[in-house]
Amino acid sequence: MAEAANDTVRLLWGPPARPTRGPKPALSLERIAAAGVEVADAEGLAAVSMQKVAGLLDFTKMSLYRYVPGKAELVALMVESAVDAPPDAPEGADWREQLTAWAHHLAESFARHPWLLDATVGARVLGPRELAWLERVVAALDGHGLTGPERMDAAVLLTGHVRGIAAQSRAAGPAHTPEAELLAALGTVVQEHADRFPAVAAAIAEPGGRDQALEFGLERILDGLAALIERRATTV
Amino acid sequence: MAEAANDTVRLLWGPPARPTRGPKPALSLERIAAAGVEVADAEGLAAVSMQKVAGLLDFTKMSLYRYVPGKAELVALMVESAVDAPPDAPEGADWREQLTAWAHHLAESFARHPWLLDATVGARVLGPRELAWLERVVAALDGHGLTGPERMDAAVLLTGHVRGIAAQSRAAGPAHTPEAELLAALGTVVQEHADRFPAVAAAIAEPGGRDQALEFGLERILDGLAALIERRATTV
DNA sequence: GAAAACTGTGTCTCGCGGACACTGTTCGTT
DNA sequence: AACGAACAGTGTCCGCGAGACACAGTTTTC
Repeated sequence: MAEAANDTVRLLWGPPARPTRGPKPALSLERIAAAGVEVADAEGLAAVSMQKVAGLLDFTKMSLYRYVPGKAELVALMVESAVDAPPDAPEGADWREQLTAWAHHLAESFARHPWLLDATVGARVLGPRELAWLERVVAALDGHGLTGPERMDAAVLLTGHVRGIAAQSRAAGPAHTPEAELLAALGTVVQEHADRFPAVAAAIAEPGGRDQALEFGLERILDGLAALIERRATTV
Repeated sequence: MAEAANDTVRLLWGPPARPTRGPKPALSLERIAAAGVEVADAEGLAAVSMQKVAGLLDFTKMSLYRYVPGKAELVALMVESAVDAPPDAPEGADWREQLTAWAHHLAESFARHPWLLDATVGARVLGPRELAWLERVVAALDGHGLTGPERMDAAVLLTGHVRGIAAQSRAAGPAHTPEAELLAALGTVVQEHADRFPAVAAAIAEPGGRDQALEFGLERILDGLAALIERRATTV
């Protein structure tokens, strides 16, 4: 498993590894990753198999193993390929504006590639792109009196929120999708058992502009961070 | 798929469905779910297969299908079986104390059954236990000037944070586990590329009591909610 | 030119989820 | 008391998945 970690690190971070003797490789990591992304975008991460990805490139399954040690590494490459480079921090923006823009951009990435939610659960090696997103958050919070671990914790907090929102809006999805069915089924269940779950039933029944969830949580988090920053500034 | 949703709802919410004619069932949903949980606790969710669960009960794989329509439903039952009932709200506790206790209890559930993280991604039907956790949050925020959707958003925010923390602490895991290897590999990578990720490198290098991440994010969220509640109280 | 190194392929194994037909058991009906 | 319907558990089968391995063809280096 330590081997697997090293393999992944080499694939994501290593040099292109050029000089070789045999026949020229007909494929490339980029093309393979792109094909995987194509499958995942169209049919979800579960539909990504070596066979399907190879088929899309008009190769056999086993030829992919000349480029990629296994499926886990393929998925890691797909993630790096699908994640956009993080937006540059606007020059004059304060930390709060930077983090707001950051969160919205990240949410857009998840919306464009919903399978990223499934592909980024659990412990894994971060690629350069993913790490760049983390870097932006930590950098935005530099110099405001937070300790290093606190800045990292804040990044985890923000990432977790965007993920949660992405999961929720994927579930809500376009109407008539299987996912929307599930959500509807849940609504029915809650209403049928309103006596056992009065608070949820009441909250659901109450009308109100939806799709504010990202903004709502983000504002709460940023308010909380602002309070901490202010406290640190005055007590130092 | 709508069928599948209904099946799951019936399994999780439906009555025990007793009166029958043929031979007595030798198994029960409870025993099956417990066996699944046992496998998942020991070897992870990926190791849960019909074969293994059935073998643990000294039955054949196919006999499980008499009780459970498919693997997805088995996992849903496992989740409901593994999730504790949410703690009762202490009588005199204000919303902030309630939510703090709630978050810690939920984090303990994730720590006890790390595979819950994998089992609760994506759209799915919530069971009674899971819904009860949601109910506690929404109920704790009742009567503080928040709209229904806002209370739901707050619940999503808190849940997302606890999930994020659980994922992180699972990755940190006990030393010498494969997961810990990955984390170590990431640290190495960051140091090697410190020029491209200076903020992260600095934040990691800086010492500081770890394992405060849950508390840190929770305090920020609750501070943010408190600010909103206060604002609502004064402007009404 | 020959050998070494490499690419892509075909074949094989194993484990998985699930369909289906079958035997055996139990209960409601007559 | 006997019969048939409804149900429980089993064995066999299929398709699909990841991956191991041996092989044939191609390119480079000596």
